[in-house]
Formats: sequence, C-alpha cells, structure tokens
Amino acid sequence: MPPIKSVSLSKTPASKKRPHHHGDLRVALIDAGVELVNEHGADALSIRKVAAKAGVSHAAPAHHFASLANLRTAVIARAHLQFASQMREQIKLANKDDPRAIILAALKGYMDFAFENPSLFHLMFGGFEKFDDDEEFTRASDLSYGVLSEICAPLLPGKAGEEGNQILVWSIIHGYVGIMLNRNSDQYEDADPAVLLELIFPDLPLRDPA
Amino acid sequence: MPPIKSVSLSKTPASKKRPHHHGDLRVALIDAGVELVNEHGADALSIRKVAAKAGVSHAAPAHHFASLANLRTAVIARAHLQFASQMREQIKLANKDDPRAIILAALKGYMDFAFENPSLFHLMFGGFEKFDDDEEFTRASDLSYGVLSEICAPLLPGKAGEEGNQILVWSIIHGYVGIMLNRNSDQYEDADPAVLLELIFPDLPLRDPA
DNA sequence: TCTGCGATCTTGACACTGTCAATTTAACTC
DNA sequence: GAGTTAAATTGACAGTGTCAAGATCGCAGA
Repeated sequence: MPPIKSVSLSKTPASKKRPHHHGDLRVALIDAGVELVNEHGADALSIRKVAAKAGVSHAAPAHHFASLANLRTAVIARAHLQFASQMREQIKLANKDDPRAIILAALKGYMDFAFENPSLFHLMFGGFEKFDDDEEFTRASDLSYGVLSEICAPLLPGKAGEEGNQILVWSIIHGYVGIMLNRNSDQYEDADPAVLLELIFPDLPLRDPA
Repeated sequence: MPPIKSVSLSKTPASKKRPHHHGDLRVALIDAGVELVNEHGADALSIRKVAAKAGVSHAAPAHHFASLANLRTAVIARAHLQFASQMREQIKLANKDDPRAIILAALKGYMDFAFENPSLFHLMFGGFEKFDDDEEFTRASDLSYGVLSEICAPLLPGKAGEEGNQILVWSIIHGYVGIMLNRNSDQYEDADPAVLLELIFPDLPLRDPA
C-alpha cells in the first residue's frame, strides 16, 4: 500500500511551505543546535551534527544557513527568546507596583538563565562572530534589551542619563554573572542579585510617580 | 665547509634545553598563537597554523601542548601576563597616595587592553574551555586578580565584605567592557571608566588610613 | 671518542569539519 | 499531467585535531 500522498491539505497558512519529507527543517536544525550547545558546549555546534540530529544529509543545512556562523547566529537568536522570556516570567511574579522588586526579578531571571544554560550564555556573549544585520537576530536580541530598558525606566536619570542607568544595571549583572561562570566553581547558589543591586543602589532613586 | 657545530656554548641556564634546530618552540608557538588570535579572531587559533607560523611540522606542537585546548590555555595565560602588566603600567602613572586615582588607572589599563586586543579578551573571558589546574595559567591569572585585590584593598569593606568590593569593581568594569565589545560599534572612545566608577561610588568609601 | 638514550621533530594516516558542485527528488503552478 | 523551482542528496575537496611510527638531534656515560 503506497503512502497516502498527504493530499495537499493546503490548510497550512499559505506562507508556510512543507518541503521534501521534513516538516520544518530550519527550526529543527536550530532545536538540534540548542541541544548540542547545552549538552556539549559551544564548540560542539557543527553543521554536520545538527544535520545528523535532524535526520538529514550533511549538506541539507546549507539551504537554510549560508555558513556555520549563520547557524550560530540563529541559535543565539533562539537563545535570546528564551532569555527574554525567562526574565519576563520572573517579572510577572513580582509586585507590579514595586519597581525595585521588578528590577530584582528581572535580574533573577537573568541569572537563572545564565546558570542553567551556561554554554548558551557563553555563545550569546562570548564574542563569537554574529550578524547584527540579521533580522531574526536583531528582533530577538531587541527583546532582551527591551526588558532592560523597561525595568530601568522608573529609575531617576543619573549623571549619565537614562542610558547610563541601563548600562550600569546591565554591566553589573553581566559582569557578575560572567565572573561567576568563569571561575568554574559550582557554588552558584551564593549568587544573589539583590545583594549585588543593593550594593550599587543602596536606595533605588526612583522617578517621581507623577 | 660543514656548519660550525654551535660548539655547545653551554652558557644557557642549565634548566633550559635547546632541542633540535629550534630555539624555544614552546614560546614560539604561543607567540604565533597570540598573533593569530589578534589578527584573525579567537576561532583562528589552530595547532597546524601555529606550527606553520613557527616553521615546524604540523605535529610538532603535540610535544608541548597535549591538545588544542591546552594551547588555548597557554595563549590565555600569556594574555593574562600582558593584561596584568598593562594595568600595572597605568597604576605606575598614577599618584601613589591617591587610592581613587589608582583604581581608575587600573580600570583604564583594563579597558585599554580589552579594546586594543578584543579577540584576546574574548578568548580569556569568552567561556572557552580552560584548565584551571594548569600551573602556568593559574600563576598568570593570579597576577590579574592580584591587581584587583590590591587596588580594592584601601576600600572600606561594605555590606558584602572585602570580597564584595572586589566583585563589585570587577563586575562593573568587566560587564561594561563586555557590553561595549559586544555591540560591534566602533566608538569605544566614549568609554570612560572614571564616569562609570563615579556612578557606582559617588565618593569612594576609603578605609581610615590609620 | 664513541655509544646509547631520551627528548624532539617529521611523516603519514585517520576521522572529522565546512563548503562547493552536480544530481536527484519533492512540491507547486499552469 | 508537464514543467519549473525549491529542497535535499551524493560526492568531492581542503583543512582540522590527533594518533602511531620513524627519524634526528643533544647530551650523558663508557
């Protein structure tokens, strides 16, 4: 009995194409890439391995990613989605009327992501070649930096202006996490963004809620 | 006329060995590695390329570095030497009696190194596999962190203790530089550690010089 | 001086990588 | 249903890390 020829249901949104025998190779490859990085480190990301993991030939990815660097960029973009969403989840748990609690919540989401996905984190911020002109990447990373500017909005602009606050908050958490990840000690549990932030902003200088 | 047989001057410090026809292959390989990273990025570091650059066969490095990761570690160790020395040079230029100036000088050395050697910087802190048990690496990176604890020593221990101050200062500069390097914009010149530090420590809480 | 001998380097091979070209296959349009 | 295009395959190439075997140098002991 020959396989039912899928009958071209054509109920798929016209923009989507279902090529060959694979459902959505591009996202499958990115999925495989994220897994690879998480399990075996950033160096383990390879075109041939994601192809094998997705069950296609070694040259199949070429049609979706022009080069290994492009694949990296796509994986990083995906990571940014999870990164931003993890921060937003923590923010949801916080008291909406307490800007200080919101900042701390976001930083907790930041640290959780970094400590739970150190390899992905390194891939994102470890200096690999990225394509800033890539639309997908830009959109994804903008989500992350959007969280930052949002939580910093209630802060009173300091000597360095609004952007100064953002850089300051981002620097401190980014640098702290980088240090903690770099000493490959395993006691991440002492990491507490609240303590850290209290050191920077003994009392957070909030805007007048007018 | 046969080549003069080098006469075994034996004036070299007895601990040094001059094998085969190459003077000091190990350091030559590290030199080549630093060059490669500086010129073509962290990914360009390869055993065969450093071998070629040093004029030896592709398998020669194996006797000095058990694996590529070991070569990386050695290059990173070398980078730490330069890193620490660049900070110390700036410190020398500062007023010895002004702890605040000393901190700012060190941070200037930090930023100078990072912006002048972004690829090396990424290699050092970008999450590549390192061998912390490597004696050479430990000694070199201790030099860097030694500078940090030294410049932070005059600081009054805060809520998080002495180590808290070190982590705080290190985080802020580390994170800030990481951000600046990550946005591949080329205007690093607005980066000013003095402004940054002033944001963190409006007035540096120094110990009583008793 | 000669003879080992051990460290160092070379040659050759292997599996693996990214990337390209040519080919086959599937899916969609007319 | 035929033809066209996108997608995936096969095959090849240069380059990589790493291992095994052999060659070569420099030095210690006779």
